[in-house]
This record gives sequence, structure tokens and C-alpha cells, in this order.
Amino acid sequence: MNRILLVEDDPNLGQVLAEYLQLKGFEPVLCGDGEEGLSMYKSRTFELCLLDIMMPKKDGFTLAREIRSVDKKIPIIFLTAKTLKEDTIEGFKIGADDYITKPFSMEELLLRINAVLRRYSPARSDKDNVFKIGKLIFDFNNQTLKSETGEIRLTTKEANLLRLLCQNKNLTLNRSAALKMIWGDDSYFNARSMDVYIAKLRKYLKNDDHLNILTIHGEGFKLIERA
Amino acid sequence: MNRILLVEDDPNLGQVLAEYLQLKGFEPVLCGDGEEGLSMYKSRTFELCLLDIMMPKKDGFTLAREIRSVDKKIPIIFLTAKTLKEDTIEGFKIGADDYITKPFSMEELLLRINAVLRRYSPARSDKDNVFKIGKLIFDFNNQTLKSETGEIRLTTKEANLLRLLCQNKNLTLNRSAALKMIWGDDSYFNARSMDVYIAKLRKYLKNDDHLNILTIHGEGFKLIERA
DNA sequence: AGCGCCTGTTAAAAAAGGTTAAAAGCCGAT
DNA sequence: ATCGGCTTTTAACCTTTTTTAACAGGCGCT
Repeated sequence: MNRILLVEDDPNLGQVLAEYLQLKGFEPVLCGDGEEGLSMYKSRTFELCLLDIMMPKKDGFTLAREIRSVDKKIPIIFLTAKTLKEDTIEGFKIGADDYITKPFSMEELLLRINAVLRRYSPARSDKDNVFKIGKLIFDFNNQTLKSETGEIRLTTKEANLLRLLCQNKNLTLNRSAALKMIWGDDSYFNARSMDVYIAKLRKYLKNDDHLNILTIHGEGFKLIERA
Repeated sequence: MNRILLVEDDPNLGQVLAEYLQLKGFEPVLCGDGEEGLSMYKSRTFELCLLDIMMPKKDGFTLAREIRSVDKKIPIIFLTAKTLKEDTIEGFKIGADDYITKPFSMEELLLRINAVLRRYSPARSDKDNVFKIGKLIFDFNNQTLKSETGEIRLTTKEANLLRLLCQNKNLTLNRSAALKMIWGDDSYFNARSMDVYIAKLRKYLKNDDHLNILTIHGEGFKLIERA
């Protein structure tokens, strides 16, 4: 999970940012000032801090210093209206990872967040790629599927498709979307190829009665896991 | 050792930057264009790249993409005269760590370099080209691979390929990118040659069950290290 | 029911990669 | 300059993975 501490005193901007980040798969926690921000920081674990500088009660620099004093590594990005060079320098002295000046585009913010996170959490990719489905354990990174009887090695395409199904467990995985994701484009032959792979995956899962790959005609496929 | 790849086509600015960085304890290597930059990148190990964007022969973005294709982690900071937002966004998409607009103060540049390196360096024990993978210790500079049972000497090509795999540990190393980096170009015979070397490396790693070189069909190879 | 379109299944073709060994290239020692 | 040993490339043959093909059903619609 990508929990982000968002401290911004402008309620409008704060709300917009929080919603946008949520939309993009993050879990933003919004605070209205530095004091609130600090107590929130203490109460939970975050992966990244997004701090406004000018705020009532406690400014962003002060908060950042307090956070830095206990966590030398957590990424901090400052949001600022000012373009004062001294401010920028001050921020980097505290140990900012980036600095973004208002007004900024949402897209740019997202890119900066991702740039910072990518560097920071290389291990994260591993965690999200092990799926427990039914009695099976699917490790995407290793391209393996473990069951009680043993471990089988999946091919790259099999693993890619199974991952998409797992990520959409109990939801419909759209054919066209899957094709574009794995094969690059939705063409007739790629579609037939995917059907072949669906058959292979069904074969692997058929020993587990809890699991089933349903066809949603004209829509896609759905990996069902039931108790 | 903080070796910095500095690619800047303006000889005056390049010289000034190089001298300043040297003064601050870094070891800058100055190149005048992107092509020179790439061949320099191939020939040595750097901790950080400082790239101008507009350059003759090969621009900074192109160079950055080539570097990123084989090293997902090395910090890249762009130097630019333009303040175009699209450029900024393009840079972050490639995976820039920071962006600094000319004219900038030396102090600000230094702060940004340090901000980026601070986050980066603790995990980067491989900066001296010694990688601990599984139960093995791979020393690129000495071209040796130590295990409990003894030390073997690697050939130059073996070491180059293993280093790329280590730098991309648990990530896919793109075939074509690796070929361009080590063999100079992606041709049929070079590709077959690389396959031969992959086989050799697999032989060296096969005693360590924590390590595995996976084939990502049509993509490349992935060195997996699991607990 | 009948038709068109989508999906299932299986097998063969094609592409990519694995393995091994011989040929070629490189480099220092004589 | 030539030899011998090591590294790298080329080659031949093999295996695995992916795509294509052909045919068989199934679904929804009229």
C-alpha cells in the first residue's frame, strides 16, 4: 500500500489533491496543519510525505525537520507557492526529495511522486506480486505456481495473464484491456493466442475446486475464488 | 568515491561545473555530447548522472533513456535552459530524479545532488561494484565470484553481464539494452553469444538455491534473489 | 431454428532461447 | 614471429514458448 501523508492548509486544494491521489491508487491522509500532520505521522506508517510550507500552527519546514529527525529516509516533497530561492535551498537542506511550485499540474505531481517512490521502494514490487488463490500460491516474479503436490514453472505469458486475472479477482478482466497490456494490441491473432493461454491456465487451476476462470461472453474473463 | 557523469555541451559551463564538483569532493567526468556520454557511461561506474538536455549528436533525454534501460536506479539530474513544462514532464517520465533550470546557483545544484544521493547511497553498496547475491560475493572490479567453497575468476564478458543482472536484480534486464551496452549492438550473433554467457552464469549460480536467472521470453532476463 | 460472431481445443508451425563443441580471436611468454 | 592457453564467437542441434491454423461448439439475436 502507498500511504501518503498530505499536509495542506487550503481545504480546497487539499481535497482536490487527496481525491486525485486516491484515484491514482494511493492512500492519501489529509491534514490541515503541521501539528495535525505530526500526530498523524506518529500514528501510522507512511511511504511518502507531501507538505505545504506555509501553514498555521506549524509550518512545513518545521514538520519536515521533526519527521527527518526520526526517519532519515522517508521521501518528502514540498508544495510551495513561493518561488524564493532561499526557500528551495532551505528545503533541500532539510532533506527534501523534491520541490514543486504552485500552481502545478496534477500530472507533474504524480510524475514526481512516482520518480521519488520508484527509487525508494525497490522491494515493494516483490510484495505485490505474490497471490494466494485457493490452495495455490502464485509468485509472479518467480513465475511459479505452488500447490500441495508441487511447484510448476509458468511461462512468461502465462504468468502475465494469470497476474492480470489475480489483480482482477472476482471481477471481469476485459479482453481488450488484457490484450493491450500483455500483447501490446488487440488484434485477431493475439486474441486467439490469449484464448490458448486461458485454456492453459484453466488446466493448471482445475485441481482446485475453489478456483474457476469464467468466460464473460463479449466482455472478458473472470477469475472466481469461492470458499 | 562519488563519480559523476557530467554531460554538457557548453565547454565553459561544463568546465566550471566540473571544477566546482571536484572542489566539493566529487569526481566529475566531463563529456561534450550524448554519444561521448554513453561510451563513457559504458566504460566506468558512476554514482550519478548530470545531463544537459540540448546537445549535439545525442540529446540528454535519449542518453537518459539508454542509461535507464540498463540501470533503473542510478540517479539522473537534468540541466536545462528551457523551462517548458512538457520537457519537465518528459524528464520525469524517463525517470529523472531531479531537474534544474539554468541559470542555477552552484549551491543549489550541490544541495540537489546531495538530496538525491543521500536517499540513494545507503542501499547502494554496489557503488564499489561488489554485489552480495545469495551466498555469493561478486566483485566486478576483480572479476571474481566467491562462494563458501572457493573463488572463481570470471571472464570480462561474464562479469559485465553479471553486473548488469545484479544492477537489475529482481527486475527484467532487457535483452536488447544489454546487448547494446556490452556488445555494442543488438545483432543476431551477439544475441546468441549472450545466450551462451547466460548459460555460463547459470552454471555458476546453480549451487545457490536463492539465486535464479529467469528468462522473460521476448523481453530479457531477470536475476531473482529470494529468501 | 438458423446465422454470425465469439470462444474452446488441439495440433502444427514458427520463433526464441538452451546447450555444447568447434572455430576464431586475443594476448602474453618464449 | 610463433606458440599455447584463455576468451569469445560461430555453428549445429535441441527444447521450450508462442503464434497460427483448423475445426468444433456455444451464445445471442432475429
